[in-house]
Amino acid sequence: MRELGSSQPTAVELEILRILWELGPSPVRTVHARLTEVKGTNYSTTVKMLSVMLIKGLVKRDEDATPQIYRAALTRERAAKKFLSELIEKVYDGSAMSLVLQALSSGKASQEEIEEARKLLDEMEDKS
Amino acid sequence: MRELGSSQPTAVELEILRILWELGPSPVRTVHARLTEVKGTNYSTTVKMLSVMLIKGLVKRDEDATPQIYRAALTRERAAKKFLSELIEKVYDGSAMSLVLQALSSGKASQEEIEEARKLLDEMEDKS
DNA sequence: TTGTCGTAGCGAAAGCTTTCGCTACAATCG
DNA sequence: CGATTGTAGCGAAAGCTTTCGCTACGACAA
Repeated sequence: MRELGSSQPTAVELEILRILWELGPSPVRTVHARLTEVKGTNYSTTVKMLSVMLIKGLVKRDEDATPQIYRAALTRERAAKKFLSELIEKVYDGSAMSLVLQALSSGKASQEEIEEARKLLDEMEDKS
Repeated sequence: MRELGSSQPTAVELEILRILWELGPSPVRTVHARLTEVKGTNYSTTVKMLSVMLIKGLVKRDEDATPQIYRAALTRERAAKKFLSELIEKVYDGSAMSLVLQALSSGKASQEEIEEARKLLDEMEDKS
């Protein structure tokens, strides 16, 4: 038995979650429209994926509405945090900062983002 | 046909990569010893996983040595970068900085690490 | 009412990952 | 030299994910 909420979304599941994060709670038809743009899969497939994800606890739905409305069970932020912890744990052996350094050195960032990061660093320094 | 080098490691594959990163190039027996500590799987399984990973290009091996020596095809750093790009792409919708902010706000960091990050920010600012 | 359309669900096929049993061969020991 | 031990490989089973065909049902128009 899988522990509740512990199941990592697979690739397709993640795509569906992204769609739900972007669009907000939506009926299958809408999710499918997005999904099929990229994947070209059948409507049935989308229904099935959502029902599997419902069982896994990755999405919830409003049964009363017609058509039924699905929404992500996790916010994007929570999911991101989870993935990040896992990434840090599994690949960076628990050192969050080495990931940060790598992200900073590899990515582009706007002036405002840099400022924001700097403030955060200041705050962290104050606390320690 | 899968594009060369594009296959993301699965959970078990990642565990094996971690072992190789930690121990350096190693014979199957050694990898297996570590793997079985956690997973309790058969020696054959480890051999098979490594041979699958060899085909996928996730590991390489020295055929001449007896026993054959396996090593990760990617450094931990490269793999980490790849995972990170994917995380940023798939979950943070391409905004590296929002990931950084989250990592910074959730984790602990040493004084030196904070300094290092600050320097990086300065450099980025200079370039833009 | 009856036919059509959108929605929902089930079961099974297809495909990938993970596992192991069985076989074979090389090296080492007595 | 056997006999035993360690190493490598193959094929197939087991298990999970992803896909779809077929069915059913409610809503709505003719």
